[in-house]
Amino acid sequence: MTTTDRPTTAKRDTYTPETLLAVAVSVFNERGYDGTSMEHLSKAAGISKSSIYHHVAGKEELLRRAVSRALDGLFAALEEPRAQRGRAIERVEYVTRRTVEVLMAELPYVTLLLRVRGNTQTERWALERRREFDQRVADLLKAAAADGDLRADVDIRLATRLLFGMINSLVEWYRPHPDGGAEQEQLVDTVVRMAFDGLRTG
Amino acid sequence: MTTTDRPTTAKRDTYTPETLLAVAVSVFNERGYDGTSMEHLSKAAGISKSSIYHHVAGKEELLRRAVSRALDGLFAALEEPRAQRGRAIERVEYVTRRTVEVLMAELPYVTLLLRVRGNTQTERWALERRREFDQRVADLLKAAAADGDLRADVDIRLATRLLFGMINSLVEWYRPHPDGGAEQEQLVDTVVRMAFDGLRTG
DNA sequence: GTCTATATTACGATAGAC
DNA sequence: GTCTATCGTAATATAGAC
Repeated sequence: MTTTDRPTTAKRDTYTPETLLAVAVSVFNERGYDGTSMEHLSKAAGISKSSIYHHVAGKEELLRRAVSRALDGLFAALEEPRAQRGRAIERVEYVTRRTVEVLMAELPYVTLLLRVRGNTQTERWALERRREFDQRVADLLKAAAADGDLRADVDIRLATRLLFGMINSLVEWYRPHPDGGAEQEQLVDTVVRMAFDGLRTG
Repeated sequence: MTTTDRPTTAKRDTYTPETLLAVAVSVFNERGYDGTSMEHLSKAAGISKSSIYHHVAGKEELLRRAVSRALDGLFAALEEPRAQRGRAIERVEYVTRRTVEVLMAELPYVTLLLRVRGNTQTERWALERRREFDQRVADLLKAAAADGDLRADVDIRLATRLLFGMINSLVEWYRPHPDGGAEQEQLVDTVVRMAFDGLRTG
């Protein structure tokens, strides 16, 4: 069950870039990326600073891995079949739902992504990809508006921003419960309902 | 018109804690508080690092002054007469409107407040006062729900969080235009409408 | 009020032993 | 893979001249 009883290579109970990442992201989210030193990470991981450099090239690589994971999840939602065909309003609603689900499933990684400021190259790259994602959703909303399925008195760009503002704010307080699957789905329902009962025609 | 032609004390065109604060907050918001060094502030203000220490005790005092200003504005909204009397749903709507207006009027200060993490004493104090404000609004929503003016299928605590999530997300993209008063009011209208058309009964 | 110079500490990252 | 020791840099803050 653990990593110790593997078939061929008797893997030891040590850090991999993956497991170290989980620790690092947790600290990044608590203290902020810039507010986290390698010393902080070292303490949290229970190994020395220099040992961290054995697994990853440095602090920025940890950030890159984390935001990549978040972005991969979000873009995957856009690529799903149900986000590709059907009426635009239904595609928007589906992408909204899946975005919230990805946010919940990859909470620490998405949290970090949403707090990136742009001081390093990695952060600027992350911001660019985020804008790309937002634009794709904005295009979907635009199509739904063209179909007459969105109320006409709200600017599409503004509606997109408020929609994302509401969704993204979940990272500020949502904490997953063990075996809280039903609870999670109910939360997703509420978010989608709150968003679209204020957006949809009729 | 400028500070040079004052009646008694011929004030020189130099920094005060107030004017220096505006510069500092701007940099804090661009780079993040932890990502901003006194050197950054020095360059942005056009004076040396040590000159900054002549005006303020240090970096943290600038943060304290900034978040205080934001919090003062927000709490003032709760103290206004229209937030004190009348039907709860109307008080909620008024406070929502005023909160958005304060956010716009004090944008850089509120932005900084909303990004505080809790690494220093000042930050923890700010987080505590923010929670206090959120609680006051949540109480208003609770009263409105007791009056039957909010839809019953949404948890009050969740609704409060989503409402603030939407409002607070404005700091991520809203930028005031000179003489854009009408535009601002239209934005406030949209935010309030989007929030309550998804919340209000009927 | 502003400056240069500097004290002191913290940071990211590396060297090299085990 | 992990450690201790350390390098070079950048950080906050102070001293003291003008």
